[in-house]
Amino acid sequence: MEIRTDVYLSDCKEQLRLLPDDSVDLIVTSPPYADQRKDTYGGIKPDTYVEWFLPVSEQLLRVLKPTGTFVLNIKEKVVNGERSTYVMELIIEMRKQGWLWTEEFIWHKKNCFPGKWPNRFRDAWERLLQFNKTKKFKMYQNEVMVPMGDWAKSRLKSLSATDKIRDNSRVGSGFGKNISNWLDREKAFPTNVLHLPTECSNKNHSAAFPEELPEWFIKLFTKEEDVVLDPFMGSGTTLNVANRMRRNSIGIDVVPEYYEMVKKQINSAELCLCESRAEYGKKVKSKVQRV
Amino acid sequence: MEIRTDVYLSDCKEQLRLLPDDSVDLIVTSPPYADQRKDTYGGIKPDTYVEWFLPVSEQLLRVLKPTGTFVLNIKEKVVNGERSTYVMELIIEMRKQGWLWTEEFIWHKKNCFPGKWPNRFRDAWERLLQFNKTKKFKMYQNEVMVPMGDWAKSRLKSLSATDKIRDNSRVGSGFGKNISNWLDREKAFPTNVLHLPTECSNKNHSAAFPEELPEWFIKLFTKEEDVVLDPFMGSGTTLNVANRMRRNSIGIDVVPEYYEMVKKQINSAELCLCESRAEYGKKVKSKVQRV
DNA sequence: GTTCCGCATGAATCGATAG
DNA sequence: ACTATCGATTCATGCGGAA
Repeated sequence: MEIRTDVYLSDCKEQLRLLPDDSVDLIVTSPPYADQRKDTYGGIKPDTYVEWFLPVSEQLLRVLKPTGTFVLNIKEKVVNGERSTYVMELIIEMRKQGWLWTEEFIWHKKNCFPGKWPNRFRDAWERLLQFNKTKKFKMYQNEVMVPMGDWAKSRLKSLSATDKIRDNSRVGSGFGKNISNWLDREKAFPTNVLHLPTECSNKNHSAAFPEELPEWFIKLFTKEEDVVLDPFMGSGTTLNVANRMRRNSIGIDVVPEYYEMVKKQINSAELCLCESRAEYGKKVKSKVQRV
Repeated sequence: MEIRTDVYLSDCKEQLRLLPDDSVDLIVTSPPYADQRKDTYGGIKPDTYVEWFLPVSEQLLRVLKPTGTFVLNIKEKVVNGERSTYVMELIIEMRKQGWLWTEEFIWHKKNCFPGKWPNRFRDAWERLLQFNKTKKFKMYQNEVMVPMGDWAKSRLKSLSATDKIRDNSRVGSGFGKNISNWLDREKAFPTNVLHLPTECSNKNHSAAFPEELPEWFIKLFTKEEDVVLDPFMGSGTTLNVANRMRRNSIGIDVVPEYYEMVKKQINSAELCLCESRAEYGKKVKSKVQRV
């Protein structure tokens, strides 16, 4: 079956209205952060950020399949020496819209921006908020397993009986029971902390996230021929990865330069469609690191 | 000057009223999480957590010095497949009380316990919310510097031309400024992500945090003979560390067993007061790791 | 072909200065 | 007084050229 990549030059709030209900398996996006990227997106003020975003999330809720997932990459900026609360407010308001706030992943940025200030350290992390429409969303956990480091093996082997009992009681029912199962495993499930460097090289986009980020979530929440949507596609990282991984994708951006750039990439990618399906795995090698 | 450690068996909401205004330099605490540890604290329900905590934070705001800092270790639990929003709501309500939400540190729990659920991965991080009373709080950044990454070795052999240019770009100020800043530097400032293992030693407290956690914040926000407060002291980790680091400390807990345990530890520590001040550094060695 | 090494740059933030 | 602009600060990464 052929894999489609649809790209639109439009305000996503409007363009999304044209998509049918319950038609998208995964939304991965990184909207412009408040007051950032003024030159391209006009810079949304922190105090109007929530009202700016809610009409978009309302449409996203409509187009997402009941089994689908929405991953929102965002981080609040510092205003007047304080972290802004618009992300907190956004989570609360999106729940009122009907979203379920399932989880918050952490993107630990090892090579965060340098700088020194008297009252704070460098900001080395961003939020990856997972929202769902229902509790019965699809999750393919086996697709993102990571090699178990030696430290983990040794730690697990050295667990004492009392360790097991205490940790079991700490967390509740049936948590410590499965420990012995883990001792033989070569691979482990990851945690909700992702270690990835930011993309520094020139993508003609100041805020492109590393390919490993959408890749990880695409593996985790979709299978081949599913539909991936990025309503703020920017330089098109999400779409490119989705395309390589044989997922259909839809991208929207209001900036003509990004639209043209992504168009060009997609066209050249389609010329290479002779590549066998099995090949993509070699190119999309995971760099998510275990620490 | 003698270092004091005051321990109270009491509900902290009441006991805090007896402390004078503007008398504490640092508050580090990990309150009972919502609906967990029912046996010991009676289990606060997630939907009443905010109203339960606000009277406490109101008193904390009163007793904290204007230059002081409040570090709150907290993580929302999963209720009905969703992350609860009480931490979000708490941040918003505490700001209404007059707190400044300065920063959110991430405690990345390196060796978090294995486990498997169908719809989520292991939770490997917790929030460390930094609140302040004013923007002019004290922060001793040099106390928590970490070794630089390996890249520095090669980089510092020869400074690049652009580095010199960028350093010299300031108009009219001293020629060459501080190239030596780089040459002498073996340490870098940390970020707002802390990599610490979870506590494994046998504390009789169900949610003891590792000593490195309060230690890091005590180094960062206080100096010797300052006052550290933990209104939910539990097994007394914060107090023990403060004591060793020659900070005065105040601990409160409503559970008699914890009170007795901490009392005993403090007494035996005081018997060792003959130890020279210079010695404590050897015992309180940092384990905060660089990744 | 590897490995090594130099180099630009990035969703930043603060404080001072200017309008 | 309140907002807008600007300079200074700083570290890990990936790329490309060189050995």
